[in-house]
Amino acid sequence: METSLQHKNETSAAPIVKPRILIADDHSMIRKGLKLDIQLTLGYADIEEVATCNELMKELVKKKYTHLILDIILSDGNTLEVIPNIRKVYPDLHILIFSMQPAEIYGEALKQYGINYYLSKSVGEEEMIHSLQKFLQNETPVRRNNVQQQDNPFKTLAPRELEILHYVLKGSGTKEIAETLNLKMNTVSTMKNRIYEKTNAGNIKELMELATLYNVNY
Amino acid sequence: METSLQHKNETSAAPIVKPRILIADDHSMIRKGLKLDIQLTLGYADIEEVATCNELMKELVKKKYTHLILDIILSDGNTLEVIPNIRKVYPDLHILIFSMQPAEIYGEALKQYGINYYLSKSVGEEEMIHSLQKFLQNETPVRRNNVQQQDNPFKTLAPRELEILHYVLKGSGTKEIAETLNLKMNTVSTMKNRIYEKTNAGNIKELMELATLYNVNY
DNA sequence: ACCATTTGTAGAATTAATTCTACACATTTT
DNA sequence: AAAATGTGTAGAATTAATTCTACAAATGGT
Repeated sequence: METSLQHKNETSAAPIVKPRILIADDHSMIRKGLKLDIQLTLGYADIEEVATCNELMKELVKKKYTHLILDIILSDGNTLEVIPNIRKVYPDLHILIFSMQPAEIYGEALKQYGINYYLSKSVGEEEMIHSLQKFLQNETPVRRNNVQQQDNPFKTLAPRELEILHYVLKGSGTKEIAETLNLKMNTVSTMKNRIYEKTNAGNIKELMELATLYNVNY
Repeated sequence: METSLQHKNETSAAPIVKPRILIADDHSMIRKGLKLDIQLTLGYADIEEVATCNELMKELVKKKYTHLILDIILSDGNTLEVIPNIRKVYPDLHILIFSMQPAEIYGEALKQYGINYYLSKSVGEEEMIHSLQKFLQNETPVRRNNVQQQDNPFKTLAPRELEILHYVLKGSGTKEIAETLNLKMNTVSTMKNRIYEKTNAGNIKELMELATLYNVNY
């Protein structure tokens, strides 16, 4: 309940460049909420927002940002697709993934892209504020000892497989997916096969049920 | 960009009871964003929030609310399941569904529950504010000319179509269904086609959602 | 640093599924 | 009762999807 309007690196160990923050999310309410929260509660002022991957790439060249807050699925594609490009051009950008999916699913995949911050949209307000603040202060994220919970079948999926999964769960067909991602149909089929193997699902119904069960909605 | 902090039923035709608003959404950022928006931009003050169906039902008996804003899927269940109960006890409550799903899928179905307001989370900021304001001012939502067609799309399905539907919903493939029912594959395909036409579903995902919605469990 | 796996991608061959058309029979409308 | 529409079924042609194989590049293990 208590909000701290102050901040100005009082406790930060190293001097911090004033963050320039860019938010990419396809829901205006999320963008607005985040922005207000970061402004009013955390006291950072320099915040822009975009809704699509396209806008994201355009905006990134306009201004020198220090922090990105990205949802994974935007209306025109998956941010996983553009992150490698972003990384090439701006290797030092701090990136926080802010998604509906539980961190266990995408967390591992995102490490490959050098992304260490992951915040689930489902966490409560306190934790959210806390995590955002840490991110914006460039604190090293806590690595929780994830030795256990072997069971979630989706966390064994490779990045591209997760991407394909997204479209499969949306109900897209193989051809459609292939066209969207500029792949051959057999490639998509191979991916789908591996997804079914890894998740042990027998058909779309089961795959969807599993996805629901493990909260992999998108 | 321009925000109107005023309001106080200046232009409202009929005198309006001061709205007491309850928001149910499982994402704290959405709740907060909505709340701030309604407070700061629309000027309503009396707003509470809950995250689960359980909390929703508890909160409803605590205070006499006038307006509900509900997401469809919460962590502990589907608000569609509890809406009939709510309706029994509070028939006059104004309910707005605020969801990620496109209105076309759920819109018709919700009319059965006497819910006329549907706002997609994907709409832009202006439209969102506008719709929220209309909802809170109890304006009659625009009725697109629906000639009162009995809206459950599944009851227009012929017997054999329902039979096929059953297997489709189970996740069976065309070939498998054909073998089970001793039909040719093209026959099954034709049936599936007619099912999709009649239900207006675009793919299995949508078909399954619709089936869940209309309680077609077969 | 080496070897084993995993990941991302397809070609070729094959199989599954759809489309378009059609037709007899039932049901509903006028 | 005649006409229009809906239902259950396929054949032929076509398209979508899978399978099986393969291979380079990336990753992981020891």
